[in-house]
Amino acid sequence: MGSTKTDLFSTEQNEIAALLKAIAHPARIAILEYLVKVDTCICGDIVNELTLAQPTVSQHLRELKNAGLIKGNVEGTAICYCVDQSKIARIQAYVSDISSKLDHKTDQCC
Amino acid sequence: MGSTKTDLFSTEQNEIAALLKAIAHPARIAILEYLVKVDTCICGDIVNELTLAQPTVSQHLRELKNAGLIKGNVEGTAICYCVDQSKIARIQAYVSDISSKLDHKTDQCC
DNA sequence: ATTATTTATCGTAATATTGCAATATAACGA
DNA sequence: TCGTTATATTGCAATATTACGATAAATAAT
Repeated sequence: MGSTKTDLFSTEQNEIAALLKAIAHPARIAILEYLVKVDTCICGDIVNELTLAQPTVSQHLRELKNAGLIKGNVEGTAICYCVDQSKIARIQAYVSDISSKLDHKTDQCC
Repeated sequence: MGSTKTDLFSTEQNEIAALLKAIAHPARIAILEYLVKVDTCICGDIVNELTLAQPTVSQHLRELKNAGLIKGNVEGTAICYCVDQSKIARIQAYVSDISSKLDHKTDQCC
């Protein structure tokens, strides 16, 4: 037990769950927001932005990278991270789809 | 250790992270999709839809409920669950905001 | 009242996540 | 080459999540 039974669900359900799970942590939310804010890819100061220890930040960055949400380019001694727009768009499309289907719902018992 | 350091982040960051975390599991994705699909609130057959054991489904429902994503009404011996549209809208607004900010990004090094 | 049905809770085992100190790696400049 | 800087990896402790059997609680029907 303990581990998620991914074989019981569709590929799409597992993919969306994995993407959402990668964002579903305040530190990773903060990282994404910072990457969006700076509007440039020269970003070696994410560690300074967060109050977490450097290995912890590095670990969160790796999770975002594994999920495909960010990409990283080695840029001399620093590393340039940026958000992968297509993955964000994928999440947006999914959530918008759910939301619009709820708009058309007729029954409202709750 | 082991627990998330929520005090290092803003209320909004923690709230969004909690909402996303509640959805970020294939079983809970499947539950939400089913609730959206049936377009009615008389839904006591979620357990039959998923292949998971009844206590497991009940636990996932409780997590969705705790996050405020679904509401439940006692309906005789069954319970009528439905999605809370406002919470989905909140997530949609957040993701759309990130997405649109990325659209306006000028620098594209990665 | 008794029984069947439906959902919730408890307890527990297996696994995953979070965070960090210590250490490693990699690239640059003197 | 050596030191400096930036990031990654390892190892580990604390905590959280996932899943389910057993059981409880609540209501409906007989």
